[in-house]
Amino acid sequence: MTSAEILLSQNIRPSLARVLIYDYLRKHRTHPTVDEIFTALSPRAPTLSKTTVYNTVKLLSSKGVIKMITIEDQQSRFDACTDNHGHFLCSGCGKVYDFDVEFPSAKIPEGFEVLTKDIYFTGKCNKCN
Amino acid sequence: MTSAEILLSQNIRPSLARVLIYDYLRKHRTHPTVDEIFTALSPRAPTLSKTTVYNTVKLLSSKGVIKMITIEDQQSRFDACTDNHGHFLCSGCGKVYDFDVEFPSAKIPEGFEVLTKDIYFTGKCNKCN
DNA sequence: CTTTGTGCAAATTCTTTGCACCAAA
DNA sequence: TTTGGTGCAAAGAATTTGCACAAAG
Repeated sequence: MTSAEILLSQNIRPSLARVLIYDYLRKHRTHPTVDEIFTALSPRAPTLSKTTVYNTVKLLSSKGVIKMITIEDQQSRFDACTDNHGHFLCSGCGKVYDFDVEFPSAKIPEGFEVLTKDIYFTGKCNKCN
Repeated sequence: MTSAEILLSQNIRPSLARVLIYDYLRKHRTHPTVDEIFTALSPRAPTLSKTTVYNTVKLLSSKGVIKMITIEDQQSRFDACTDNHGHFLCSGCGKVYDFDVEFPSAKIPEGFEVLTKDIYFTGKCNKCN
């Protein structure tokens, strides 16, 4: 499926900027920040603004098309892969790695509704260790 | 154990401000933000500054005495309980609840060293549902 | 005395908002 | 021709930094 088709299927109008940003996230599984997305796409799309990147990632994550990663305190990262998997932040190089993990079924109190689940590990990656 | 004793055992000098802040976190398991800690303690400690709260939570979490919670994108929260447990953020009222959960053992690649683990759920609590 | 902690104000960084213009249905 | 998208500049909020003073060993 193309990025435009996926957006359409979620009732998101596939504007040029949205497809560009979503496409970038699908092809670059580096969990980029808004700034990294903006910097990467700027050369190809000189009129793109950081506001549009903010607008777009906010829209896409509210629709569940992408996932916001808050593993760091300073800035948010984004991931086009919404399947359940863990995120590992290396405190040495700052890279965020994916890892496979079985999401535990916790005994949440009666009346609570769980909508999102995240598993975050931090430590040192093989290059920084 | 008193808060001062715990701080001392981790080679942290138990200054008045540090004990006050750590004590507050131990007694209030509400996962407060820096601002909430500062506002709560200000009446009792009129000379306390927000900078000192920032300095202290940074120091204590770097030493592993408290845990930083980055479940929200806007601001960090802090928890004096460092035992493994999950955090649930209600998108309705903004409250962060603790819950029991067995932390899964993920197959992290060779050479990776895991130092911290966090499990974050979001959704609606029983009052907001 | 010498190191460490505190606190004010300013600076920095990330994110949001207001508003005008542009593009698409 | 009306709604929705984009982008600039300004505002806002959380956090950090520089520096001077205070306190503790």
